[in-house]
Amino acid sequence: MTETRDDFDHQKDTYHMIVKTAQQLFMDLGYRAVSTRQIAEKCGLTQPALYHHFKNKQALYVAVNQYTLLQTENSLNQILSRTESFKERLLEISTYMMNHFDVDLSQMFHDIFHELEDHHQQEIQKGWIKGFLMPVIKMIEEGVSNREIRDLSELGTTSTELAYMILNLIKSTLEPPQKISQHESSTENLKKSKLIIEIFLNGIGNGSTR
Amino acid sequence: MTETRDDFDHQKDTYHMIVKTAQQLFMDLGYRAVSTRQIAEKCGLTQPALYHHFKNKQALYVAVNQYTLLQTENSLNQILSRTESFKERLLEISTYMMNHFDVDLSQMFHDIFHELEDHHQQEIQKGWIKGFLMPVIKMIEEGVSNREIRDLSELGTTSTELAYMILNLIKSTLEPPQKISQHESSTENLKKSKLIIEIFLNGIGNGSTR
DNA sequence: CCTACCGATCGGTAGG
DNA sequence: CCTACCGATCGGTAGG
Repeated sequence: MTETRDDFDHQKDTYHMIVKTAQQLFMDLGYRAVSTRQIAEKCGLTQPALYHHFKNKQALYVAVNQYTLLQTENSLNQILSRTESFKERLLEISTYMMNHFDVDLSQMFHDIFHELEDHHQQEIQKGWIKGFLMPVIKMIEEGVSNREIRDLSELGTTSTELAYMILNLIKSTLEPPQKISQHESSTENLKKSKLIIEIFLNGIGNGSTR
Repeated sequence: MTETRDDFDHQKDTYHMIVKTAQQLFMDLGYRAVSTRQIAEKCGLTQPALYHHFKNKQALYVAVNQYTLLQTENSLNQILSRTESFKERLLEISTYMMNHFDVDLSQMFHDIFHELEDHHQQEIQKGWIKGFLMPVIKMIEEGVSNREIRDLSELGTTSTELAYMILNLIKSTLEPPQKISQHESSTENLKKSKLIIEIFLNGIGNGSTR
């Protein structure tokens, strides 16, 4: 009976390994650029073995997304429960995002809307709103009630729209070509996060029009 | 002799048609997702005919990029010569970018760095800096000397870094899912541009820390 | 989880 | 600019 147990655990491990391997490849190179053979080889498997764990390539991509979304949701909610002020929270969220999503969150979204069937799209979009967007929206709304940030109707915007803007700024696609020292990127990310926050809170204008 | 002339013009037309068709397809779907057969069919040609005008798929992609870069550089420089204040210029650049690059500037950059050979990458990157980035950098630096925006060293940043930030914010990858009325998008873009400028100049903070 | 294999599609070439 | 065609690679299946 222990053998059945071991088999079960081993299958779970393989499943998890495939998801993590595919996550890295898909996020680096994009859905189409990654072949099922490439994923299998990195896992030490043959390509048809993948189809024992996943119905097809799309199903694997969906699993990768769900895994990523769950990871992020937990981390962001932890940050929100741990820190208090809008400024501190934004700093932690910003550095978290920069450290965990190297370059290409945008690649992920392009793939979702171009490679997946409708019902998968909607499912993932719901997960994305829950995992990424809602924590940021919540943070903004609490910032408003704390009087840390301006009244949004006065700005002519909503917490949702602002959340998208913040996520976009944090997850910049276009980066200055400086990637020389890859190891200092953690301190670089902190510095960049602080700049983003400063601009988001106070702007770059010299204040004479305000 | 008129026949030679006609042939020449016709070839030029075909070349241009291929570039414009490929531009649309590549920017919508990405480099890998677009097949040479797809491009040819939209042009009313057979696939091997493309190889009369371009050495291979990569060369066509490079031509598409050069065409796009030239278009943009001309438009941005025209805006800079026509308007005066930082605020006005930023508004016009923002709306121009939003109106001309529907969704996927980020897709383009991903493809450039993942699908092209090194020497093509460098060539396009140079063109991109010249066409997109330099106009924005110039605008920022004139904004500083006009005292319209804060001293950059006080902010701990540079005009280049700020230019990247502005372009990222304008060319947001993540958008609220609202694309219901596609025809009002022009006024929507103007509204969104104004919001971006307001936040970029004055921030969302309530000003008590300033 | 493997070997063996499939139909489809891809970028690209030959030759006219 | 066409027809005809190539080798490579893809996602996926059969059968064990």
